[in-house]
Amino acid sequence: MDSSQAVGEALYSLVIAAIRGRAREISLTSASALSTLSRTGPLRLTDLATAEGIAQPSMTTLVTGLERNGLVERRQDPNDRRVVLVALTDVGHDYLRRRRKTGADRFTALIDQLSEEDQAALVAALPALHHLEES
Amino acid sequence: MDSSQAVGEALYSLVIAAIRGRAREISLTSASALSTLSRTGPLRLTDLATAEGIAQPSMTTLVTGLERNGLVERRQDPNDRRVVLVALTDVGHDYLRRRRKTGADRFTALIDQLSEEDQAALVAALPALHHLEES
DNA sequence: CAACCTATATAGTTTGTCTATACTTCGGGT
DNA sequence: ACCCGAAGTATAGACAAACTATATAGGTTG
Repeated sequence: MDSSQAVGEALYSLVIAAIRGRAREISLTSASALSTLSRTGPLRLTDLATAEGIAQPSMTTLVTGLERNGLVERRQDPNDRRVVLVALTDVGHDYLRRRRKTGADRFTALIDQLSEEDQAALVAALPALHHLEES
Repeated sequence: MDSSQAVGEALYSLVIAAIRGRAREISLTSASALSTLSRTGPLRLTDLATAEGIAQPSMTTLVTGLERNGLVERRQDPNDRRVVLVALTDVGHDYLRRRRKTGADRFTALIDQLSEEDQAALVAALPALHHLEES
């Protein structure tokens, strides 16, 4: 059917619009890397680069920056001394939490201005949104 | 109520997830600028910069690049010779159409895999999503 | 154990953004 | 009619974040 196409376009447009107004405190990739580390726990530098879709040397630079800001730390892998494990620090966890809340709040504020009907429809679609995110 | 908070978080997470897998053929700002021009028609360079949230000199550079790729063209304003009007070319229109379709298709493919129930909920939330995007 | 493979780091380049400033053109006040 | 400040765009130079190519350190295997 064609309605999934319509929803796809609507979500894509929403994403583009949301990105346009984004805060540039740290790069999108940095934020996404922190988020990935939060989900998965410590990762090898190369694996993190792959997960974020950037080249390994780029991730080296990025991690160095995050490390300088105290958001992540480099650890050694006891089994393989070539490896650098990148791990969130407590500061990194806090930062991520705050940033996530700020991002969500922008949407929440917009949602609060919608009609009752629109709000109800979004709430009803919550399970679907969660399923989308997981796939 | 708290459900708008939940929806805000869900949408934010979805946006972050969507960005992670984004294509980098042209910059997000370039894509967004093309999209804006498509919605509004030709714009002054400064107005386009404001719409995209970047500084005017940045937009000058960006437009020069898009012009070199044949996606936009600079026109003169007959009423004010200081002004540069930036307009989509036919090639730009085509490019935008393809790009939009690719982006939306990623969502569409995911949506097609959801349950009937989830799909119906998303379709029901379509007006709400459109309203969100406009605000 | 020598050769090759893997994981990370470094060097140099490109792109997209910024601020500061220059150059044209417009419009208003004298 | 003219000048002067304002408005619109372009240029210059700096910085950040990405890339490719390559170097270095450590592991693996025939």
